[in-house]
Amino acid sequence: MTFSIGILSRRAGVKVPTIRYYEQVGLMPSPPRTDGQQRRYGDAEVARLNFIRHARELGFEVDAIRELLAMSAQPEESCAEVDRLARRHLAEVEQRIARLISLRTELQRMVTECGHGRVGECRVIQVLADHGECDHDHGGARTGFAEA
Amino acid sequence: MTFSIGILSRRAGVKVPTIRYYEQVGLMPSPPRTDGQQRRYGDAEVARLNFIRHARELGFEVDAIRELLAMSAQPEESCAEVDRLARRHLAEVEQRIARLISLRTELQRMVTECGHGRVGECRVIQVLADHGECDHDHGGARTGFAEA
DNA sequence: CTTGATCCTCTAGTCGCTAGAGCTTGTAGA
DNA sequence: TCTACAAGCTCTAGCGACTAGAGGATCAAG
Repeated sequence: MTFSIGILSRRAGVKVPTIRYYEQVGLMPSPPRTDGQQRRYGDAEVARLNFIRHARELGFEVDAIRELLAMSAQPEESCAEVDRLARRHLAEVEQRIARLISLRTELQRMVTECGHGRVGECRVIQVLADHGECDHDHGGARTGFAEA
Repeated sequence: MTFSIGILSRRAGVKVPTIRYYEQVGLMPSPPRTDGQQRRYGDAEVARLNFIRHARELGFEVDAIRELLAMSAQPEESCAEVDRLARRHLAEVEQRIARLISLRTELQRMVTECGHGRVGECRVIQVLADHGECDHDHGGARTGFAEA
């Protein structure tokens, strides 16, 4: 009926310390404890954790997931807010893609122009040292690098 | 002939605290100081900082930039290493692009399928709650989110 | 000589975890 | 029932690349 954090971890595919972290930041509830202070979970928590994992895999931030969870608990409400959140995230993803594609173009140019000689004549080094040659925008904004 | 960190900041387009951070992590040298402990720089530092900024804008990590700087100080060496670094970085960028494009596809599907009704029938929430419907890989690896 | 912009160091915060120390608890087998 | 020991617990610190702020010193112009 109830199970430990390790079992929950296996059922939802989320590491144990991550679950405790989610509890700390308010994504997961503080579950009941045994007399020895060990956490005990039920099936509802498996579902909730799966939801969180899916959202993280899609790149939603923790703050957004908190909102999504709150909204999904109100099934009678309009889903306009949910939609807005998802669209905003989609727009961010698209921006990152655009940024990365422009980086890729530049990197490709650099490596194809490299004559494989000495560092002194290396195109890669030259471009980095004297970026005036290609001063289109990509200066200052987000690069699109990251993680998860 | 020599100038302050603020001037260097403006000439290279890098914020003052960031320059101090670069010094701390060994990308920039510890420059000579005035009697009052203020840093004094010359033109060589402007060039070096520009190199660093360009490399960061292209998404190179600080460790990679350290190597690139060391190599660019050896103009007689072969640029094979430089080339290798740039190609590796390009490959990473391409991986991130691929990952983000698959996320985009999924997000697009979610938002276009949303009927704009109640949360209870919202496609976005359904997909997050029951990811079994689309269980192709994107589970566990890097998401491609980031920064800079 | 005064003003105030700029400089200094140091600490802590960002995000989403992850790693480790050092200790306690639960459970399965003998 | 006892004993291992896997798994749990809390707490702190670290990742990367900065950014923000406190609290005070210094420099250059007028």
